[in-house]
Amino acid sequence: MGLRERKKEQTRRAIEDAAFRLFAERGFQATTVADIAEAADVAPRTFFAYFPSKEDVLFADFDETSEALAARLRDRPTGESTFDALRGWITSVLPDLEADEPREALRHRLCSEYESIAAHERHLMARFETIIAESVAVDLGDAPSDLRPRMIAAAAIAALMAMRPDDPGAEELPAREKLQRLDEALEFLRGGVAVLQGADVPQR
Amino acid sequence: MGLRERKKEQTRRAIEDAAFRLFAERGFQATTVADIAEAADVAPRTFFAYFPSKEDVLFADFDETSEALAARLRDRPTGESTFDALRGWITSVLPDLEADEPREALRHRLCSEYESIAAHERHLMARFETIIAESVAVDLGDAPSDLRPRMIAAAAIAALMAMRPDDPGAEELPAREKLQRLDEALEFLRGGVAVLQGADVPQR
DNA sequence: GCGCAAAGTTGCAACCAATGCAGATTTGCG
DNA sequence: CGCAAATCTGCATTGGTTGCAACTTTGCGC
Repeated sequence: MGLRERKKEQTRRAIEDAAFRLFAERGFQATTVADIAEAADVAPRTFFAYFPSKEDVLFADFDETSEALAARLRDRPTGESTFDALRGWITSVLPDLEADEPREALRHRLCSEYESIAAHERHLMARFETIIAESVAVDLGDAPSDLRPRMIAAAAIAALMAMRPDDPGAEELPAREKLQRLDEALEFLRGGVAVLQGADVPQR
Repeated sequence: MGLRERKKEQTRRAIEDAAFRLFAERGFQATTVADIAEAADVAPRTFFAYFPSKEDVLFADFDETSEALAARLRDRPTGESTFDALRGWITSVLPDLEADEPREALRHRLCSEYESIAAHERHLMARFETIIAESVAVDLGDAPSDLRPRMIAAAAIAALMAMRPDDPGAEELPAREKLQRLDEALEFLRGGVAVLQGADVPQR
């Protein structure tokens, strides 16, 4: 990786770190893009060369995360269901989440404080939902736009969001308990799917 | 209702109508709040006395709709499940949706054109989700923050969103077909619930 | 009707996010 | 070293959003 790319990564980090620090100190509204730029030692205009909006800096890692999830679901071994793959991916990603907990917590706090941030997060979650729905559709032999995969994906996302730290109902759960809750959730999904397949409900 | 309130309602309508007309004609970005205000014959500043943001004018009816849903679920006769009540509410609300179809379609089009609008809609849908989750929690004897009601509510919302006109997979469906799809969705939810209750999964 | 208080409207000024543009700077590479 | 491409920056502009203070209209008691 050349100097150019290293520097770029470095600048991105500087902006991200400055933003999270200032958001934590003063809140989201009270921090201007100019403040972030100054703290990161770049021109205000440069901020927008890295992040399309002030909100996006909070969710900078979503792109690669969703890409990773999509890859994991796409390349799963034959015979492994979407739910199995999902479980595998989540367990492999949990340590990262724990390591990044302060940011995770800040994100969550800001989501409950500012509607625009919560809306943004929901929007990004919708992309996850689509990815899962597509994979479930393959399992079930449905079209991705059919009802079944979309409902199942929506429920899976709800389970995912419930696993975040600070979630009501999961405040102080250690990782072990979280996994147990995840397994409950997947059991629910498998049950729903079984019922639907047994019932032979016409689709489309 | 006094003159004051009548005038206020009239102004709100004028702003709303002007906004929808201009959005349809020129698109969302290309329409400024000043344009809307001028078309509605009020001062630009007045727009914000009625709607907190330019996006909110698109979803002005969500507040009363969600209140209506909450009331319907809260006041359902004993013995009627959340799913039954939900079905009743949707069938009672479908005619209004059909009548309002141009606006519904425009909303949907703008949601796919502008991320900020899609995010906003998702955020509002989250409120619906909470309402449904609370009602389901009562049915199941769970806490509203438990996993089961939230997953079920999320799936229900996904089904709801799939019933909108212009949705991929439901483009040209007449009302009769829509109801059939709704019943499929509810069947899925009942199936999932049955499995979970039979399995006696420990919650919390 | 009169007049007062509350509610609603308006214009003004200001802040800030976001974008286009053009010039300066830096880097990669021959 | 020197050129082309990629980055960074300052500047100007647009437009959403808000606080404030003045002004107008309405509801209501007398």
